[in-house]
Amino acid sequence: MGSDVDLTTSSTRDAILQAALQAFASQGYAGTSLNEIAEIVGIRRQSLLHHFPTKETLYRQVFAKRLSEWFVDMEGVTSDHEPDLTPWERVARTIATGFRFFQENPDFVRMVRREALDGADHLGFDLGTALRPMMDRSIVFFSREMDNGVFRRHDPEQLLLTGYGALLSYFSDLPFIESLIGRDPLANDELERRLDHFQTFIRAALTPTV
Amino acid sequence: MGSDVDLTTSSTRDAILQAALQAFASQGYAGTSLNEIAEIVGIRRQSLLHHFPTKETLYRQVFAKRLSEWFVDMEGVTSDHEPDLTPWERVARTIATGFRFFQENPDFVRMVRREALDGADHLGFDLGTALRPMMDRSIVFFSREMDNGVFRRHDPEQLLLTGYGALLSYFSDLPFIESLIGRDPLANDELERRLDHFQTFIRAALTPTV
DNA sequence: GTCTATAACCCGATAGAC
DNA sequence: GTCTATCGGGTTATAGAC
Repeated sequence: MGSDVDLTTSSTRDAILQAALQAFASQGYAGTSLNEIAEIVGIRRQSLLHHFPTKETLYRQVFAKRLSEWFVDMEGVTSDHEPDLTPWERVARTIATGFRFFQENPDFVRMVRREALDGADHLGFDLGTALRPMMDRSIVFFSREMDNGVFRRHDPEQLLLTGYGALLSYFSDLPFIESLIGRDPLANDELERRLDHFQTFIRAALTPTV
Repeated sequence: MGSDVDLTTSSTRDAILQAALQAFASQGYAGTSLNEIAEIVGIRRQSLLHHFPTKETLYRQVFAKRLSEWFVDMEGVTSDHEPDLTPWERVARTIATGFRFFQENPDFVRMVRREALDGADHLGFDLGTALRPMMDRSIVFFSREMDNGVFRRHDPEQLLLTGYGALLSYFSDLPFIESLIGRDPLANDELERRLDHFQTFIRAALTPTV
């Protein structure tokens, strides 16, 4: 806040970032050419390289932007600033927050999946290592509540892997799922059905037997 | 049984198929060059093109081979030739069969994931459409058992999407998961832990409340 | 069945004009 | 900030010798 922003220059930059996000998400790093991105933006490839010196630089900035947004989102709901929530409310809220972010950023989800699939080469850091603290905190949470008898006992780490896979796949495999169910997975009623099922399903597995 | 096999000629072909499987799985279609595959086999790229006229032809044959094996595996366990199994035994057996196949063919799983991610371009057919009959049969099965009160009621289609995502992700995202949990996901004890959790978890969610 | 040679194309990246 | 021109390297694919 303070100085003005040069809208002309920054809009070209943003246009590049947006076009790159879409291209990298749907075609991957190797499958995307700078020519293609430049053509979408309406400039030459050499002009694109003036804004981002290398393809890898562009890729990292595209990814880093959404990743930090996602972290902020998840930190907000994971932190303890609402101490009077029940354990299940915390889980449901975390699921919903992640779900909504994925819903609004399916291209980012596909990039995450590609990173997980490739083994993180193009990126400057290891995604798994970056997410590990979040994982560890969640394990502590589930272990405690299982000890308390609030949740049914499962292997907390495996539980998180299961949730991760089930949640991410719906958004990362959009074209596949669309042809599998014959409907648009991002339609509003379809999204509500998905979120509702997922929360109900997880809750059913976590509710202790009486 | 029957005629002999020309080991010399077929072994080169098989070596190409094997090298291609590994390369396509770990680097994707666009990220893999025929030069690279030829180098692994120990021949020139032009010699490779004598066996498979185009890159796409090679890719399709690599994929089709494992896909049909997988179909045979799943048909065997899905069909009704063991009518005295309980519904849960059928589910558990299906999960275990898919799990073991994925365990022994992680490269195929990664190719499946890439196909689901890309939207099936390089392949000659649509993967989702091909799997739909299997999906529909499973929906019928779950609907019936839920009606019978044997399983807790969930949306059968969503249930299958959840299972698909959770099961596939463990094997498709191997490098990511390895750095996330800090252990080898394909180690024997790790695999048993995963299968055991997954079956227990699904069963917990499917068991009706008393 | 494998090789050399070559065609035709696309890629990322750099240098320099305006 | 965008452009043209060019470099060096990669790709798939074809033709033909052995």
